[in-house]
Amino acid sequence: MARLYEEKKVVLESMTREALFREARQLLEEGGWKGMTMEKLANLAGVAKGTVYNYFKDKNEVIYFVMDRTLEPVLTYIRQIDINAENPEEIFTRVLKMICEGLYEDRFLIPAIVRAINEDENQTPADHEKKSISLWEIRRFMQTVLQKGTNKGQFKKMDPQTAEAVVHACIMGTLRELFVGNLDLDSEEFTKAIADFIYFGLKGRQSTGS
Amino acid sequence: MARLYEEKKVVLESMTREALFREARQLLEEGGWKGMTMEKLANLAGVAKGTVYNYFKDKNEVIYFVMDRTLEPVLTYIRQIDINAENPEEIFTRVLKMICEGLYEDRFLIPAIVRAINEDENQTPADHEKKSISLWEIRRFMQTVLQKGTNKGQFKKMDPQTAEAVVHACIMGTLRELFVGNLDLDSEEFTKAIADFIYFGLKGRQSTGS
Amino acid sequence: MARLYEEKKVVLESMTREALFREARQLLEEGGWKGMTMEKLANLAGVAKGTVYNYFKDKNEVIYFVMDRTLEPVLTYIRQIDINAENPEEIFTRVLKMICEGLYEDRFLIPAIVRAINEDENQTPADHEKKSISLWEIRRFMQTVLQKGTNKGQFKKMDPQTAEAVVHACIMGTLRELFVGNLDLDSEEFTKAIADFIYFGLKGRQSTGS
Amino acid sequence: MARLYEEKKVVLESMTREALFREARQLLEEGGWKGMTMEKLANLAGVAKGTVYNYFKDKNEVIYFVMDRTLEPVLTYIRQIDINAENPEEIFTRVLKMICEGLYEDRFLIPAIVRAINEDENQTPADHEKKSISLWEIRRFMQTVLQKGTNKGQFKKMDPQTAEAVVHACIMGTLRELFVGNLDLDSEEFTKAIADFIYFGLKGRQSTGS
DNA sequence: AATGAATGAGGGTTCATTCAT
DNA sequence: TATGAATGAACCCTCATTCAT
Repeated sequence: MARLYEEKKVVLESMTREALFREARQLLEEGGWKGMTMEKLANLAGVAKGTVYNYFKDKNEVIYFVMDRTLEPVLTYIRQIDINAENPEEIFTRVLKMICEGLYEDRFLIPAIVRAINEDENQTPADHEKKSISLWEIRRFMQTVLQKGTNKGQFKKMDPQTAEAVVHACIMGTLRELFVGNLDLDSEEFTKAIADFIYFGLKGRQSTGS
Repeated sequence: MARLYEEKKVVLESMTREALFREARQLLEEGGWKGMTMEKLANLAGVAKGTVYNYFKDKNEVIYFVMDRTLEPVLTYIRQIDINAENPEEIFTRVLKMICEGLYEDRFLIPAIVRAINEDENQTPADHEKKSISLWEIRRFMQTVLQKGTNKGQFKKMDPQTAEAVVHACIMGTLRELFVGNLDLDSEEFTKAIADFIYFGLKGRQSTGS
Repeated sequence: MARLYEEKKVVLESMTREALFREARQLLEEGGWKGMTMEKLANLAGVAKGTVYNYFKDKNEVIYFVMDRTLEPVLTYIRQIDINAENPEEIFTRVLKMICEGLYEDRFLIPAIVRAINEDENQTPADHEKKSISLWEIRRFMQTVLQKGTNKGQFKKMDPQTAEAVVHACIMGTLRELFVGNLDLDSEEFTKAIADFIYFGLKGRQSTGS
Repeated sequence: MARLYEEKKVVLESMTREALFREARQLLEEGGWKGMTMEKLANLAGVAKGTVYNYFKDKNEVIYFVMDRTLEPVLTYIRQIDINAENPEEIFTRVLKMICEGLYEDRFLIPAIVRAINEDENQTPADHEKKSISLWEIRRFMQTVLQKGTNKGQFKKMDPQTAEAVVHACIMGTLRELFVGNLDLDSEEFTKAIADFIYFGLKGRQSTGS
């Protein structure tokens, strides 16, 4: 009865949300935090300004939504990994590869998001964690993997938190270099360069391919 | 005749510029890009708002000035190095150490500056180069050193531009992790962690100390 | 047949209206005109926003409804008074007491309502009369009582309309002083102070108690 | 030298401030708090929106400024009274008359201001005191006068704070009745009605004229 | 060179009301 | 009658920049 109506409604809502996501992404890629104004977003998504606020509490929530959506595939991936059963180094390699490839696709988006998060006044990690669960779940996962790998002697002795932070810095920063045009690599080259560096640094032997 | 007047003028100007630098730095550290408004800057420096525009074309130029000033010691240092006479790896090690230690002192300033640069609409490296000469001179220097070291077989085979970008990403990103509080290292720990990672990555042997 | 349905409907409607009254009152007390938003009201009353508009033409009507409901006891009381049979002064005293005591209970509500009425664009009394019948019926009643009392020589010669207005001003204004915290009296003190003042002013002899 | 320039500047500033005051007053009279928008104010005063914010921190400050300006004559008047040398009752009578006459002129403004103050979130008297010094200085003055008069037996025994509050309520409330059109008195009638009531209430003997 | 009042585009956000279902 | 997503006008406020003096 009202069933069809309900279904339609859900579809419509989802369409609006999707449109908002799509356009927010686009605007963030193009102009970063300042480039995405709620007005532009509404216009591009074809809704009134007020409607945006029916979907997102405020501008920050838009950003966090875009980020979570973007990280979703990685999140889904790591969630199905049995961290105790598998080899930490192998997990690390696979996830790293996935992250690099995924983020490469979004290389114009990520720096904008990072910047946007920075502009948020609530600067403490705890606050971020509340708002962008995905990012922190992924990072904690990587820390755990590094920890386990270190315990098994697969990685050199290093505080896993520091290690993860440096790895994270490496990936995000290099992404940013691509973004601003200081570097020009394709997805494969990027992934390989990151892996090479992360495993062996400047001096260690070359990794044996992607 | 007007000699003394000229001298006075130079001194006064220099004092104003210095005051502006000092306060801009302070404001950037405290509140980032958004925290530094031209009004606050003028008030703290003890001049009128309009006067700031006699010293800097716009807000961006203030940022670039702060950055250049901050990087000045490193710049001075590398300028006196004879890149052809000395051992590339040794140079790299020394400069890396200096950079790490210097930036650690400014760890609250750097992210603000990076953000500020990002907000500039002219995103091409060419534009940056025009505006923040120091940063690019340093980076180009490091590239050259890496190139030379690679040629000598001191570093593994890797495109020096990519290598430098990754190294840069590593340093700046880890700095940012310190800034946002995800990481808590003192200057020495930071410098060592960076060096360890940059030279040998996650798997290579530990470096033999700071 | 449809009788039961009709009855049910009436009951349900009345329940909704009651819930809306209750929550509107609460919201007005807590946050005044601005504190009561149609959304909050709907949520608290457990209906959809649009439903509120089935019960009330607009926000103003909600306010008027709350006011009328609040004044209902006084209205009921005065309606059963035979203004021609009883002593005007005695009536006045009794009703004044009732009003003071009643309004004291609602001292956090009344200022909000007064403000709300003020914000209505239709400022003429005629309009108010249409919307809040209770208030004007009470005020007209008081005017008549004062008129009769004045005719009997119980009150000093004074235009009854003016007299009533001043009395009204006195009560409502003092209530407001309680509300904003400039004054701190309990119900009895308030009632007595008002009566004392209204009967004898600053100089006349003290009234002989509540 | 720059003297003339300075003078001109002062004049111009004062002209802008004056224009802002005039138009703010007008807008408040016409439409109350909500009727006065910063945009309308700027347009009417012939300046840019931002300029208003060079003169007033925010909308509230505009209101407080208008209020203080409006109360200035009364304030000036009471400040030159030697409260210890003169007869309290006479002082009270004179000041009351002045207040009534002054406020009568502003009868369209006062309710708007009162409302505006109410809408301010900082509801405590202490906060008001900080912001609208005039009002509270006047009210404290009246309290003191009432206190002294009561001590001398000129007024009946009553807590001076309560007494002042009731008097205040009476004046402001009756003003409001004029404002909304429930009452129609000229200045003299208003002043006399208030005095009559305040001194002798409904029952006491009539005062002997203005 | 120094001043600082004026500018005004632009931003984020709110919320009473409408209307298709 | 109930729903609640959509609306969009309105609002307050910020701040980099200009320019007459």
